[in-house]
Amino acid sequence: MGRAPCCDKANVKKGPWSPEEDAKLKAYIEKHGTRGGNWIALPHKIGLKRCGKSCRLRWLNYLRPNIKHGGFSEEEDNIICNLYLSIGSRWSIIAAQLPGRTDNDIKNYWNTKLKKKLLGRHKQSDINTKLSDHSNNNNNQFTQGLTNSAMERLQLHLQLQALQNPIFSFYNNPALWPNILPLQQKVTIQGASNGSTPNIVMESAAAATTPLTGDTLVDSKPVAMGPLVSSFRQGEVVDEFVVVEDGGQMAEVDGFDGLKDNMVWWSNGFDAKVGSSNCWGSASSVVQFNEMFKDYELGFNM
DNA sequence: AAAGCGCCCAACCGCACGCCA
DNA sequence: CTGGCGTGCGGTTGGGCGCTT
Repeated sequence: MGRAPCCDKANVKKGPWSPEEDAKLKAYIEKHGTRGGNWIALPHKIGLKRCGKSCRLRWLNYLRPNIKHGGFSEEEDNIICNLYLSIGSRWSIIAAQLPGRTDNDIKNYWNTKLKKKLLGRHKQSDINTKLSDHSNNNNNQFTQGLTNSAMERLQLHLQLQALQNPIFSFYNNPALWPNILPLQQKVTIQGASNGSTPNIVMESAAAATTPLTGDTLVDSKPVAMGPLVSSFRQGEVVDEFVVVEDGGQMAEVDGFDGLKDNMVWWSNGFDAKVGSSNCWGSASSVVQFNEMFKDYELGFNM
């Protein structure tokens, strides 16, 4: 026996919203607000033949103030790409870092444009072939058992790396492929347990050795790192991520400004400084690959 | 001109989670 | 503790539109 439907599907209107419906919904919410309300009951109150969930979606994605549509900037592209590679398709969290953007908008933008923009630079089949060949030739099972999502993100990492350093890239140099690091940034999630917007902090990896999953704070600096997490809860060390308490301070990196500062490697061409700070092929990163890929797989298969 | 095709994006669907009685 | 309910989220769908043939 399934769950009861949220509304009487036979008596609700579907499809595009009319201006009249928008006006009714907007007027009601502007007068009464959304806090403490009941989305399920709302359409009945204002005489709309719509599902409560549909009303909520319409408000959040189109009617609420300060919504931006289209025209994503280069900087927004960078943020979306980095966060997607770091935390995956957690669109609501990504949207929280982009004022005026909705998760739906970002999701659509990613699926229709941004992903193609990246993967389009090399033929996807070509990358698949190389990954597959490499895996077979080296008796290395790191690509086996990866989910499609994991493969996609792995491909995107290769793309990013190839863009950064086309000559020495892993993509162009299969001999280096076992040394792939999924992401050379630390990602910390702050806040959110009190209902506030979570604050994502990313730092370029600078540790001399690769921290291990589950490492904890040392001298108030988070050292755990890694791109993959299936879920996180405020106040926990989750997978490779450190999640600090509300009000926790990140040394010299605080919120969006820190995030932006560490985006340069994505948009700029390769140079020695960026190359080393992100260490796709640096000596310090060429350690513990097996562990990294175990984590990589684990994160996706959970 | 029109049929076919692919892309885009608004909206829907179903599941998971949290709250509360 | 448990079950019902509302909410939030991510994946998917399908209609509209523009481009190509």
